[in-house]
Amino acid sequence: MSTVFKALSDPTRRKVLELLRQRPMSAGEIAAHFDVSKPTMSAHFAVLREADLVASEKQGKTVIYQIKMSVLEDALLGFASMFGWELKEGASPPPPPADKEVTE
Amino acid sequence: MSTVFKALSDPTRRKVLELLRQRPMSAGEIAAHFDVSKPTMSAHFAVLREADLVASEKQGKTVIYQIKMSVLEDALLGFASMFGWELKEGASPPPPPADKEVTE
DNA sequence: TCGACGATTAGCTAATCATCGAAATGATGT
DNA sequence: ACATCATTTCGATGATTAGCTAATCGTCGA
Repeated sequence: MSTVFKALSDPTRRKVLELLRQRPMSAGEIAAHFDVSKPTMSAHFAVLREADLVASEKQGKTVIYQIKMSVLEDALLGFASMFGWELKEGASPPPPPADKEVTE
Repeated sequence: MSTVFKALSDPTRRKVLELLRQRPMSAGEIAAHFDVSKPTMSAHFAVLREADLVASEKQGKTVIYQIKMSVLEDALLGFASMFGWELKEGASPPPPPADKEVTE
């Protein structure tokens, strides 16, 4: 749980997850959305992998990342339930996220 | 939002919030639940204050901390809504939390 | 005023983090 | 075999973090 929140404490990583909500993407495709070096992105991926928030699969020379929604949901739910909240499926289907800024 | 998740990424701080869910408490009363020095606890409080997750009020020589549920809720909700989730009032009223371990 | 008490600040160490450029790895195509 | 491309690993740097002890601040009661 700590590792999940730690992963979520960085705006770049939150936006990576937001991107992966649309569909699985290669490391390079994700990296193209950010203005940091590839090693830095790779490190962010490692943190997300460590938190088990993403799965990675090597396909030829690219690596495809995929979000693990259930892990994210369980962590959020596990914490929210401590405070008497439940996590409900939202009324609106997740809007196709246009390229957006992340809240600092 | 980053500051909130950062604050939540530490088990001690999560447990502090869990304690404060019962009722407002003094710094010392909270600290009594943990096996770290008071200065360390004070630093944790500072992080929680920085994230605006708690309010502090000086009463005589003690400082009373109070959780700011709405801030916690807004942060959680704000993030969850990116993934098509809503935060619902739980069916079960927050159980009087016995002294419990925090998930690492 | 003095001493005790609750809490924070100061000052330090060790560990972790985000970031980079350069180099290594691994797969593909010529 | 070789060049190329995608990604990760290595090594370094500066910033931040959690933790401690010792010192300080503010308040209360004797």
